[in-house]
Amino acid sequence: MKINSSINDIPKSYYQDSESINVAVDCIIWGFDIKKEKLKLLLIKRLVEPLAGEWSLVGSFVKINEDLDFSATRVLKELTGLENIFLEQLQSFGKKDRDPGARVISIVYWSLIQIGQQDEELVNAHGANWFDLNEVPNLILDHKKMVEMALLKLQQNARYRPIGFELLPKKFTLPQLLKLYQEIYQKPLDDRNFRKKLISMNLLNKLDEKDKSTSKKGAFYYEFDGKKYNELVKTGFNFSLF
Amino acid sequence: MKINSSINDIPKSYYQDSESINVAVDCIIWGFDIKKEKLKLLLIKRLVEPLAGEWSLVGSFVKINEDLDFSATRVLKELTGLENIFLEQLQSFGKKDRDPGARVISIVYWSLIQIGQQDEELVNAHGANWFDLNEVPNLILDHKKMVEMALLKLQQNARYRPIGFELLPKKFTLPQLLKLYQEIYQKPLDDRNFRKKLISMNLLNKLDEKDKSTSKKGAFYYEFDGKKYNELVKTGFNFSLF
DNA sequence: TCAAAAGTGTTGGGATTACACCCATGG
DNA sequence: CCATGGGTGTAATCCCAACACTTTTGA
Repeated sequence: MKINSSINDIPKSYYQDSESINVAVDCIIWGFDIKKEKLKLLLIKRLVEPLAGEWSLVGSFVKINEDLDFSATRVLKELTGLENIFLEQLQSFGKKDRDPGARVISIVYWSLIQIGQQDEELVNAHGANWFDLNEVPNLILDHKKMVEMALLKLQQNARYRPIGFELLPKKFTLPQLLKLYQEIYQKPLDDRNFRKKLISMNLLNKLDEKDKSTSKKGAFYYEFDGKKYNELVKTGFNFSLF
Repeated sequence: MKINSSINDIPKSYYQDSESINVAVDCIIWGFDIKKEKLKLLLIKRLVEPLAGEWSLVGSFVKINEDLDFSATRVLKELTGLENIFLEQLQSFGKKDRDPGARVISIVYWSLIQIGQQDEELVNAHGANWFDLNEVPNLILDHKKMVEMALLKLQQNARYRPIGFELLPKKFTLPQLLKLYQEIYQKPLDDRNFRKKLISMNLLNKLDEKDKSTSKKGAFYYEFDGKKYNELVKTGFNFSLF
Protein backbone atom coordinates (compact mmCIF):
# COMPACT_ATOMS: atom_id res chain seq x y z
CA MET A 1 0.00 0.00 0.00
CA LYS A 2 1.47 3.30 -1.09
CA ILE A 3 0.93 6.15 1.32
CA ASN A 4 3.42 8.76 0.31
CA SER A 5 1.34 11.71 1.32
CA SER A 6 2.21 13.34 4.58
CA ILE A 7 -0.40 15.32 6.38
CA ASN A 8 1.21 18.53 5.15
CA ASP A 9 0.74 17.64 1.50
CA ILE A 10 -2.96 17.21 1.83
CA PRO A 11 -5.14 19.98 0.54
CA LYS A 12 -7.65 20.92 3.19
CA SER A 13 -10.52 21.24 0.76
CA TYR A 14 -11.56 17.60 0.83
CA TYR A 15 -12.09 17.53 4.56
CA GLN A 16 -13.51 21.02 4.62
CA ASP A 17 -16.41 19.71 2.58
CA SER A 18 -17.47 17.63 5.51
CA GLU A 19 -19.92 18.80 8.13
CA SER A 20 -18.67 17.42 11.38
CA ILE A 21 -21.04 15.75 13.77
CA ASN A 22 -21.23 14.93 17.46
CA VAL A 23 -20.32 11.32 18.01
CA ALA A 24 -21.20 9.53 21.20
CA VAL A 25 -20.66 6.05 22.54
CA ASP A 26 -23.35 4.39 24.62
CA CYS A 27 -22.68 1.28 26.56
CA ILE A 28 -24.87 -1.71 27.27
CA ILE A 29 -23.69 -3.36 30.48
CA TRP A 30 -24.95 -6.85 31.18
CA GLY A 31 -24.64 -8.52 34.54
CA PHE A 32 -25.99 -11.71 36.09
CA ASP A 33 -27.40 -11.57 39.58
CA ILE A 34 -26.35 -14.93 40.84
CA LYS A 35 -28.50 -14.84 43.96
CA LYS A 36 -31.69 -13.85 42.23
CA GLU A 37 -30.75 -15.78 39.08
CA LYS A 38 -31.60 -12.84 36.88
CA LEU A 39 -29.92 -11.24 33.90
CA LYS A 40 -29.58 -7.52 34.55
CA LEU A 41 -28.78 -4.28 32.82
CA LEU A 42 -26.89 -1.42 34.42
CA LEU A 43 -28.63 1.88 33.68
CA ILE A 44 -27.97 5.38 34.90
CA LYS A 45 -30.27 8.14 35.95
CA ARG A 46 -29.22 10.85 33.59
CA LEU A 47 -27.79 13.78 35.51
CA VAL A 48 -27.45 16.32 32.72
CA GLU A 49 -30.01 18.20 30.75
CA PRO A 50 -31.73 17.50 28.48
CA LEU A 51 -33.82 14.68 29.91
CA ALA A 52 -32.21 14.82 33.34
CA GLY A 53 -33.73 12.29 35.69
CA GLU A 54 -34.67 9.85 32.94
CA TRP A 55 -33.13 6.39 32.72
CA SER A 56 -30.46 5.95 30.12
CA LEU A 57 -27.56 3.87 28.96
CA VAL A 58 -24.28 5.26 30.14
CA GLY A 59 -22.46 7.16 27.46
CA SER A 60 -20.14 9.97 26.51
CA PHE A 61 -19.09 12.00 23.55
CA VAL A 62 -16.11 10.66 21.68
CA LYS A 63 -13.12 12.90 22.16
CA ILE A 64 -11.34 14.14 19.12
CA ASN A 65 -8.08 12.53 20.13
CA GLU A 66 -9.18 9.16 21.42
CA ASP A 67 -9.79 5.93 19.56
CA LEU A 68 -13.44 5.01 19.31
CA ASP A 69 -12.88 1.76 21.20
CA PHE A 70 -11.10 3.69 23.88
CA SER A 71 -14.10 5.94 24.40
CA ALA A 72 -16.14 2.89 25.21
CA THR A 73 -13.47 1.58 27.55
CA ARG A 74 -13.36 4.95 29.24
CA VAL A 75 -17.12 5.17 29.68
CA LEU A 76 -17.18 1.75 31.22
CA LYS A 77 -14.33 2.53 33.54
CA GLU A 78 -15.77 5.86 34.59
CA LEU A 79 -18.98 4.18 35.66
CA THR A 80 -17.74 0.90 37.12
CA GLY A 81 -14.05 1.28 37.75
CA LEU A 82 -13.51 -1.85 35.68
CA GLU A 83 -10.97 -2.44 32.94
CA ASN A 84 -10.05 -5.39 30.77
CA ILE A 85 -13.53 -6.70 30.50
CA PHE A 86 -15.51 -8.06 27.57
CA LEU A 87 -16.50 -5.07 25.43
CA GLU A 88 -17.45 -5.11 21.77
CA GLN A 89 -19.08 -2.82 19.28
CA LEU A 90 -22.74 -3.41 18.54
CA GLN A 91 -24.14 -0.91 16.04
CA SER A 92 -24.28 2.75 15.19
CA PHE A 93 -27.49 4.69 15.51
CA GLY A 94 -27.72 7.68 13.27
CA LYS A 95 -31.20 8.94 12.55
CA LYS A 96 -30.85 12.65 12.05
CA ASP A 97 -33.46 13.53 14.67
CA ARG A 98 -32.74 10.81 17.19
CA ASP A 99 -31.50 13.34 19.74
CA PRO A 100 -33.60 16.50 20.09
CA GLY A 101 -30.63 18.46 21.43
CA ALA A 102 -28.27 18.15 18.49
CA ARG A 103 -27.24 15.93 15.64
CA VAL A 104 -25.57 13.05 17.41
CA ILE A 105 -24.51 9.72 16.00
CA SER A 106 -24.26 7.13 18.71
CA ILE A 107 -22.07 4.09 18.49
CA VAL A 108 -23.25 1.44 20.88
CA TYR A 109 -20.99 -1.03 22.64
CA TRP A 110 -21.98 -4.00 24.77
CA SER A 111 -20.12 -5.41 27.72
CA LEU A 112 -20.34 -8.29 30.14
CA ILE A 113 -19.35 -7.85 33.76
CA GLN A 114 -19.57 -9.78 36.97
CA ILE A 115 -22.00 -8.13 39.34
CA GLY A 116 -20.09 -7.33 42.49
CA GLN A 117 -16.82 -6.46 40.79
CA GLN A 118 -17.83 -2.91 40.05
CA ASP A 119 -16.93 0.06 42.23
CA GLU A 120 -20.12 0.72 44.21
CA GLU A 121 -19.25 4.29 45.07
CA LEU A 122 -18.69 5.24 41.48
CA VAL A 123 -21.85 3.48 40.41
CA ASN A 124 -23.92 5.25 43.06
CA ALA A 125 -22.42 8.59 42.19
CA HIS A 126 -23.86 8.13 38.71
CA GLY A 127 -27.24 7.24 40.08
CA ALA A 128 -26.96 3.87 38.43
CA ASN A 129 -29.07 0.82 39.06
CA TRP A 130 -29.32 -2.78 37.94
CA PHE A 131 -32.56 -3.63 36.20
CA ASP A 132 -34.02 -7.01 35.54
CA LEU A 133 -34.32 -7.60 31.82
CA ASN A 134 -38.10 -7.82 32.19
CA GLU A 135 -38.31 -4.64 34.21
CA VAL A 136 -36.37 -2.18 32.11
CA PRO A 137 -37.87 1.28 32.65
CA ASN A 138 -38.58 3.77 29.92
CA LEU A 139 -35.33 4.91 28.41
CA ILE A 140 -34.41 8.14 26.68
CA LEU A 141 -34.16 8.54 22.92
CA ASP A 142 -33.64 5.27 21.07
CA HIS A 143 -31.99 3.48 23.97
CA LYS A 144 -34.77 0.93 24.20
CA LYS A 145 -34.02 -0.14 20.67
CA MET A 146 -30.36 -0.41 21.56
CA VAL A 147 -31.18 -2.73 24.43
CA GLU A 148 -33.30 -4.91 22.18
CA MET A 149 -30.49 -5.21 19.67
CA ALA A 150 -28.02 -5.94 22.42
CA LEU A 151 -30.12 -8.81 23.71
CA LEU A 152 -30.26 -10.30 20.24
CA LYS A 153 -26.53 -9.90 19.89
CA LEU A 154 -25.94 -11.51 23.26
CA GLN A 155 -28.16 -14.43 22.31
CA GLN A 156 -26.44 -14.92 18.98
CA ASN A 157 -22.97 -14.66 20.46
CA ALA A 158 -23.56 -16.83 23.50
CA ARG A 159 -24.45 -19.69 21.17
CA TYR A 160 -21.14 -19.79 19.38
CA ARG A 161 -18.63 -18.29 21.77
CA PRO A 162 -17.93 -19.13 25.38
CA ILE A 163 -18.84 -15.66 26.61
CA GLY A 164 -21.36 -16.67 29.24
CA PHE A 165 -18.49 -17.15 31.66
CA GLU A 166 -17.76 -13.43 31.55
CA LEU A 167 -20.96 -12.96 33.53
CA LEU A 168 -20.12 -15.47 36.23
CA PRO A 169 -17.50 -15.49 38.94
CA LYS A 170 -14.41 -17.59 38.34
CA LYS A 171 -15.96 -20.46 40.26
CA PHE A 172 -19.53 -21.31 39.39
CA THR A 173 -21.81 -24.31 39.54
CA LEU A 174 -23.58 -26.00 36.67
CA PRO A 175 -27.01 -25.06 38.00
CA GLN A 176 -25.86 -21.43 37.97
CA LEU A 177 -24.58 -21.73 34.43
CA LEU A 178 -27.86 -23.29 33.34
CA LYS A 179 -29.85 -20.51 34.97
CA LEU A 180 -27.71 -17.94 33.23
CA TYR A 181 -28.36 -19.40 29.79
CA GLN A 182 -32.03 -19.71 30.56
CA GLU A 183 -32.05 -16.03 31.33
CA ILE A 184 -30.16 -15.13 28.20
CA TYR A 185 -32.54 -17.07 25.99
CA GLN A 186 -35.58 -16.33 28.12
CA LYS A 187 -36.70 -19.91 28.03
CA PRO A 188 -36.20 -23.16 29.92
CA LEU A 189 -33.41 -25.47 28.80
CA ASP A 190 -33.10 -29.18 29.39
CA ASP A 191 -30.99 -29.78 32.45
CA ARG A 192 -29.42 -33.09 31.45
CA ASN A 193 -28.72 -32.17 27.85
CA PHE A 194 -27.17 -28.90 28.91
CA ARG A 195 -24.80 -30.56 31.39
CA LYS A 196 -23.89 -33.27 28.91
CA LYS A 197 -23.07 -30.73 26.24
CA LEU A 198 -20.98 -28.48 28.44
CA ILE A 199 -19.05 -31.30 30.04
CA SER A 200 -18.44 -33.04 26.72
CA MET A 201 -16.77 -29.89 25.41
CA ASN A 202 -13.93 -30.36 27.85
CA LEU A 203 -13.69 -26.70 28.72
CA LEU A 204 -14.60 -26.87 32.36
CA ASN A 205 -12.45 -27.94 35.26
CA LYS A 206 -14.41 -29.55 38.05
CA LEU A 207 -13.21 -28.42 41.47
CA ASP A 208 -13.38 -30.42 44.70
CA GLU A 209 -15.23 -27.63 46.42
CA LYS A 210 -19.00 -27.41 46.62
CA ASP A 211 -21.40 -24.49 46.83
CA LYS A 212 -23.70 -25.34 49.70
CA SER A 213 -25.56 -22.08 49.74
CA THR A 214 -28.50 -23.24 47.69
CA SER A 215 -28.96 -26.84 48.67
CA LYS A 216 -28.09 -29.36 51.33
CA LYS A 217 -26.39 -31.65 48.91
CA GLY A 218 -24.33 -28.83 47.45
CA ALA A 219 -23.28 -28.31 43.84
CA PHE A 220 -19.73 -28.75 42.65
CA TYR A 221 -17.87 -25.67 41.52
CA TYR A 222 -16.39 -25.54 38.01
CA GLU A 223 -13.96 -23.17 36.33
CA PHE A 224 -13.86 -22.23 32.68
CA ASP A 225 -10.45 -23.16 31.28
CA GLY A 226 -9.48 -20.51 28.77
CA LYS A 227 -6.23 -22.25 27.90
CA LYS A 228 -7.98 -25.49 27.03
CA TYR A 229 -10.43 -23.52 24.94
CA ASN A 230 -7.66 -21.85 22.97
CA GLU A 231 -5.98 -25.20 22.37
CA LEU A 232 -9.22 -26.69 21.11
CA VAL A 233 -9.90 -23.77 18.81
CA LYS A 234 -6.52 -24.37 17.18
CA THR A 235 -7.60 -27.91 16.35
CA GLY A 236 -10.79 -26.68 14.69
CA PHE A 237 -13.15 -26.93 17.64
CA ASN A 238 -16.21 -24.68 17.67
CA PHE A 239 -18.07 -23.87 20.83
CA SER A 240 -21.72 -24.38 20.05
CA LEU A 241 -24.83 -24.73 22.19
CA PHE A 242 -28.13 -26.18 20.99
CA MET B 1 -41.36 7.58 27.63
CA LYS B 2 -41.54 11.12 28.93
CA ILE B 3 -39.96 13.67 26.67
CA ASN B 4 -41.35 16.99 27.71
CA SER B 5 -38.33 18.97 26.72
CA SER B 6 -38.55 20.87 23.49
CA ILE B 7 -35.38 21.79 21.73
CA ASN B 8 -35.72 25.35 23.02
CA ASP B 9 -35.62 24.28 26.65
CA ILE B 10 -32.35 22.54 26.29
CA PRO B 11 -29.30 24.32 27.61
CA LYS B 12 -26.61 24.29 24.99
CA SER B 13 -23.82 23.55 27.43
CA TYR B 14 -24.16 19.77 27.31
CA TYR B 15 -23.65 19.56 23.58
CA GLN B 16 -21.06 22.31 23.59
CA ASP B 17 -18.82 19.99 25.57
CA SER B 18 -18.59 17.70 22.61
CA GLU B 19 -15.88 17.93 19.99
CA SER B 20 -17.54 17.15 16.73
CA ILE B 21 -15.93 14.79 14.31
CA ASN B 22 -16.03 14.01 10.60
CA VAL B 23 -18.21 11.00 10.01
CA ALA B 24 -18.03 9.04 6.78
CA VAL B 25 -19.80 6.04 5.40
CA ASP B 26 -17.90 3.53 3.30
CA CYS B 27 -19.65 0.91 1.30
CA ILE B 28 -18.72 -2.68 0.54
CA ILE B 29 -20.39 -3.71 -2.70
CA TRP B 30 -20.50 -7.41 -3.46
CA GLY B 31 -21.38 -8.82 -6.84
CA PHE B 32 -21.29 -12.25 -8.45
CA ASP B 33 -19.88 -12.60 -11.93
CA ILE B 34 -22.09 -15.33 -13.26
CA LYS B 35 -20.00 -15.98 -16.35
CA LYS B 36 -16.70 -16.25 -14.59
CA GLU B 37 -18.32 -17.74 -11.48
CA LYS B 38 -16.48 -15.35 -9.24
CA LEU B 39 -17.48 -13.28 -6.24
CA LYS B 40 -16.42 -9.70 -6.83
CA LEU B 41 -16.00 -6.42 -5.03
CA LEU B 42 -16.68 -3.04 -6.60
CA LEU B 43 -13.85 -0.62 -5.80
CA ILE B 44 -13.17 2.90 -6.96
CA LYS B 45 -10.02 4.64 -7.96
CA ARG B 46 -10.01 7.53 -5.56
CA LEU B 47 -10.26 10.79 -7.45
CA VAL B 48 -9.68 13.24 -4.61
CA GLU B 49 -6.61 14.03 -2.60
CA PRO B 50 -5.27 12.71 -0.35
CA LEU B 51 -4.36 9.34 -1.82
CA ALA B 52 -5.81 10.13 -5.24
CA GLY B 53 -5.30 7.23 -7.63
CA GLU B 54 -5.33 4.57 -4.94
CA TRP B 55 -8.03 1.91 -4.77
CA SER B 56 -10.68 2.44 -2.18
CA LEU B 57 -14.16 1.57 -1.06
CA VAL B 58 -16.69 4.07 -2.21
CA GLY B 59 -17.70 6.48 0.49
CA SER B 60 -18.83 9.93 1.49
CA PHE B 61 -19.09 12.16 4.48
CA VAL B 62 -22.37 11.97 6.33
CA LYS B 63 -24.30 15.16 5.90
CA ILE B 64 -25.53 16.92 8.97
CA ASN B 65 -29.13 16.66 7.91
CA GLU B 66 -29.36 13.13 6.59
CA ASP B 67 -29.99 9.87 8.39
CA LEU B 68 -26.94 7.66 8.61
CA ASP B 69 -28.63 4.88 6.66
CA PHE B 70 -29.57 7.37 4.02
CA SER B 71 -25.94 8.37 3.54
CA ALA B 72 -25.16 4.80 2.66
CA THR B 73 -28.11 4.59 0.31
CA ARG B 74 -26.96 7.80 -1.33
CA VAL B 75 -23.37 6.62 -1.76
CA LEU B 76 -24.56 3.44 -3.37
CA LYS B 77 -26.91 5.27 -5.68
CA GLU B 78 -24.34 7.85 -6.66
CA LEU B 79 -21.97 5.11 -7.76
CA THR B 80 -24.31 2.55 -9.27
CA GLY B 81 -27.61 4.28 -9.92
CA LEU B 82 -29.26 1.52 -7.89
CA GLU B 83 -31.86 1.86 -5.16
CA ASN B 84 -33.82 -0.59 -3.06
CA ILE B 85 -31.06 -3.09 -2.81
CA PHE B 86 -29.75 -5.12 0.10
CA LEU B 87 -27.75 -2.74 2.30
CA GLU B 88 -26.91 -3.19 5.96
CA GLN B 89 -24.58 -1.70 8.48
CA LEU B 90 -21.40 -3.59 9.23
CA GLN B 91 -19.19 -1.80 11.77
CA SER B 92 -17.70 1.52 12.69
CA PHE B 93 -14.00 2.14 12.37
CA GLY B 94 -12.71 4.80 14.67
CA LYS B 95 -9.00 4.68 15.40
CA LYS B 96 -7.95 8.26 15.96
CA ASP B 97 -5.19 8.16 13.35
CA ARG B 98 -6.87 5.94 10.78
CA ASP B 99 -7.08 8.79 8.28
CA PRO B 100 -3.98 10.97 7.95
CA GLY B 101 -6.00 13.89 6.67
CA ALA B 102 -8.32 14.42 9.60
CA ARG B 103 -10.10 12.70 12.43
CA VAL B 104 -12.70 10.65 10.59
CA ILE B 105 -14.90 7.94 11.97
CA SER B 106 -16.08 5.64 9.22
CA ILE B 107 -19.24 3.63 9.41
CA VAL B 108 -19.11 0.76 6.98
CA TYR B 109 -22.11 -0.68 5.16
CA TRP B 110 -22.28 -3.76 2.99
CA SER B 111 -24.50 -4.36 0.02
CA LEU B 112 -25.34 -7.07 -2.47
CA ILE B 113 -26.07 -6.24 -6.08
CA GLN B 114 -26.52 -8.07 -9.32
CA ILE B 115 -23.65 -7.39 -11.65
CA GLY B 116 -25.12 -5.90 -14.78
CA GLN B 117 -27.84 -3.93 -13.08
CA GLN B 118 -25.61 -0.98 -12.27
CA ASP B 119 -25.35 2.14 -14.40
CA GLU B 120 -22.13 1.60 -16.37
CA GLU B 121 -21.61 5.25 -17.17
CA LEU B 122 -21.80 6.30 -13.55
CA VAL B 123 -19.53 3.47 -12.53
CA ASN B 124 -16.94 4.39 -15.13
CA ALA B 125 -17.12 8.04 -14.20
CA HIS B 126 -15.97 7.04 -10.74
CA GLY B 127 -13.13 4.97 -12.13
CA ALA B 128 -14.64 1.91 -10.52
CA ASN B 129 -13.79 -1.70 -11.20
CA TRP B 130 -14.89 -5.14 -10.15
CA PHE B 131 -12.20 -7.16 -8.40
CA ASP B 132 -12.08 -10.84 -7.79
CA LEU B 133 -12.05 -11.56 -4.08
CA ASN B 134 -8.63 -13.14 -4.46
CA GLU B 135 -7.24 -10.24 -6.43
CA VAL B 136 -8.16 -7.28 -4.29
CA PRO B 137 -5.50 -4.60 -4.78
CA ASN B 138 -3.94 -2.58 -2.01
CA LEU B 139 -6.55 -0.35 -0.49
CA ILE B 140 -6.24 2.98 1.29
CA LEU B 141 -6.35 3.39 5.05
CA ASP B 142 -8.05 0.51 6.85
CA HIS B 143 -10.22 -0.51 3.92
CA LYS B 144 -8.57 -3.93 3.66
CA LYS B 145 -9.68 -4.67 7.18
CA MET B 146 -13.18 -3.57 6.28
CA VAL B 147 -13.24 -5.99 3.37
CA GLU B 148 -12.10 -8.83 5.60
CA MET B 149 -14.84 -8.11 8.09
CA ALA B 150 -17.38 -7.82 5.31
CA LEU B 151 -16.47 -11.25 3.98
CA LEU B 152 -16.93 -12.74 7.43
CA LYS B 153 -20.25 -10.99 7.78
CA LEU B 154 -21.36 -12.23 4.38
CA GLN B 155 -20.39 -15.77 5.29
CA GLN B 156 -22.19 -15.64 8.62
CA ASN B 157 -25.31 -14.11 7.12
CA ALA B 158 -25.54 -16.30 4.04
CA ARG B 159 -25.79 -19.31 6.32
CA TYR B 160 -28.93 -18.21 8.08
CA ARG B 161 -30.69 -15.87 5.71
CA PRO B 162 -31.61 -16.33 2.08
CA ILE B 163 -29.48 -13.43 0.92
CA GLY B 164 -27.47 -15.24 -1.71
CA PHE B 165 -30.29 -14.62 -4.16
CA GLU B 166 -29.59 -10.88 -3.98
CA LEU B 167 -26.43 -11.59 -5.94
CA LEU B 168 -28.11 -13.59 -8.69
CA PRO B 169 -30.54 -12.62 -11.41
CA LYS B 170 -34.19 -13.44 -10.86
CA LYS B 171 -33.77 -16.66 -12.81
CA PHE B 172 -30.77 -18.78 -11.95
CA THR B 173 -29.73 -22.40 -12.13
CA LEU B 174 -28.75 -24.67 -9.29
CA PRO B 175 -25.20 -25.03 -10.60
CA GLN B 176 -24.95 -21.23 -10.50
CA LEU B 177 -26.29 -21.09 -6.97
CA LEU B 178 -23.82 -23.75 -5.91
CA LYS B 179 -20.92 -21.87 -7.47
CA LEU B 180 -22.00 -18.71 -5.68
CA TYR B 181 -21.97 -20.37 -2.28
CA GLN B 182 -18.65 -22.00 -3.04
CA GLU B 183 -17.27 -18.57 -3.74
CA ILE B 184 -18.75 -17.08 -0.60
CA TYR B 185 -17.27 -19.79 1.58
CA GLN B 186 -14.14 -20.19 -0.52
CA LYS B 187 -14.43 -23.93 -0.45
CA PRO B 188 -16.06 -26.75 -2.40
CA LEU B 189 -19.51 -27.88 -1.35
CA ASP B 190 -21.13 -31.22 -2.03
CA ASP B 191 -23.27 -30.94 -5.13
CA ARG B 192 -25.97 -33.45 -4.24
CA ASN B 193 -26.34 -32.43 -0.60
CA PHE B 194 -26.58 -28.79 -1.58
CA ARG B 195 -29.36 -29.43 -4.08
CA LYS B 196 -31.21 -31.65 -1.66
CA LYS B 197 -31.06 -29.02 1.05
CA LEU B 198 -32.16 -26.14 -1.11
CA ILE B 199 -34.99 -28.02 -2.76
CA SER B 200 -36.22 -29.47 0.52
CA MET B 201 -36.63 -25.94 1.87
CA ASN B 202 -39.43 -25.31 -0.59
CA LEU B 203 -38.29 -21.80 -1.40
CA LEU B 204 -37.47 -22.24 -5.04
CA ASN B 205 -39.83 -22.41 -7.98
CA LYS B 206 -38.56 -24.57 -10.79
CA LEU B 207 -39.22 -23.03 -14.18
CA ASP B 208 -39.76 -24.89 -17.44
CA GLU B 209 -36.99 -22.97 -19.11
CA LYS B 210 -33.41 -24.13 -19.28
CA ASP B 211 -30.11 -22.32 -19.41
CA LYS B 212 -28.25 -23.89 -22.31
CA SER B 213 -25.31 -21.53 -22.28
CA THR B 214 -23.02 -23.72 -20.24
CA SER B 215 -23.92 -27.23 -21.30
CA LYS B 216 -25.63 -29.21 -24.01
CA LYS B 217 -28.08 -30.76 -21.64
CA GLY B 218 -28.95 -27.40 -20.12
CA ALA B 219 -29.79 -26.59 -16.51
CA PHE B 220 -33.26 -25.72 -15.32
CA TYR B 221 -33.87 -22.18 -14.13
CA TYR B 222 -35.24 -21.56 -10.65
CA GLU B 223 -36.67 -18.50 -8.95
CA PHE B 224 -36.46 -17.63 -5.29
CA ASP B 225 -39.99 -17.28 -3.93
CA GLY B 226 -39.95 -14.48 -1.36
CA LYS B 227 -43.63 -14.92 -0.55
CA LYS B 228 -43.20 -18.59 0.27
CA TYR B 229 -40.22 -17.69 2.40
CA ASN B 230 -42.20 -15.15 4.39
CA GLU B 231 -44.99 -17.64 4.92
CA LEU B 232 -42.55 -20.23 6.16
CA VAL B 233 -40.87 -17.80 8.52
CA LYS B 234 -44.25 -17.14 10.13
CA THR B 235 -44.55 -20.85 10.90
CA GLY B 236 -41.16 -20.91 12.60
CA PHE B 237 -39.01 -21.96 9.67
CA ASN B 238 -35.36 -20.98 9.69
CA PHE B 239 -33.27 -20.88 6.55
CA SER B 240 -30.08 -22.69 7.34
CA LEU B 241 -27.29 -24.12 5.22
CA PHE B 242 -24.75 -26.70 6.41
C1' DT C 1 -37.27 -38.65 57.99
C1' DC C 2 -38.17 -35.70 54.57
C1' DA C 3 -37.91 -31.76 51.59
C1' DA C 4 -35.22 -29.68 48.19
C1' DA C 5 -31.86 -29.33 44.95
C1' DA C 6 -27.99 -32.04 42.48
C1' DG C 7 -26.82 -35.38 39.60
C1' DT C 8 -27.17 -39.16 36.18
C1' DG C 9 -28.28 -42.50 30.80
C1' DT C 10 -30.81 -44.17 27.22
C1' DT C 11 -33.34 -44.17 23.12
C1' DG C 12 -35.49 -42.70 18.65
C1' DG C 13 -35.67 -39.61 14.98
C1' DG C 14 -33.90 -36.22 12.02
C1' DA C 15 -30.22 -34.15 9.88
C1' DT C 16 -25.78 -34.26 7.83
C1' DT C 17 -22.12 -36.45 5.44
C1' DA C 18 -19.93 -39.23 2.10
C1' DC C 19 -20.01 -41.17 -2.06
C1' DA C 20 -20.59 -42.89 -7.95
C1' DC C 21 -23.20 -43.42 -11.77
C1' DC C 22 -26.68 -42.31 -15.53
C1' DC C 23 -28.83 -38.63 -18.52
C1' DA C 24 -29.39 -35.42 -22.24
C1' DT C 25 -27.69 -33.18 -26.06
C1' DG C 26 -24.97 -30.35 -29.46
C1' DG C 27 -21.24 -30.75 -32.11
C1' DC D 1 -20.90 -41.21 -30.90
C1' DC D 2 -18.80 -38.92 -27.48
C1' DA D 3 -17.52 -35.22 -24.43
C1' DT D 4 -19.52 -32.20 -21.21
C1' DG D 5 -21.95 -30.65 -17.61
C1' DG D 6 -26.69 -31.77 -15.27
C1' DG D 7 -29.02 -34.53 -12.48
C1' DT D 8 -30.13 -38.28 -9.08
C1' DG D 9 -30.31 -41.97 -4.20
C1' DT D 10 -28.72 -44.56 -0.35
C1' DA D 11 -26.41 -45.92 3.73
C1' DA D 12 -23.74 -44.75 7.94
C1' DT D 13 -23.10 -41.57 11.38
C1' DC D 14 -23.72 -37.99 14.40
C1' DC D 15 -26.30 -34.91 17.01
C1' DC D 16 -30.24 -33.40 19.42
C1' DA D 17 -34.48 -33.83 21.98
C1' DA D 18 -37.22 -36.08 25.06
C1' DC D 19 -37.72 -38.05 29.22
C1' DA D 20 -37.73 -39.90 35.26
C1' DC D 21 -35.52 -41.50 38.93
C1' DT D 22 -31.78 -41.70 42.58
C1' DT D 23 -28.59 -39.25 45.71
C1' DT D 24 -27.25 -36.26 49.36
C1' DT D 25 -27.79 -33.94 53.54
C1' DG D 26 -29.26 -30.14 56.75
C1' DA D 27 -32.97 -29.06 59.32
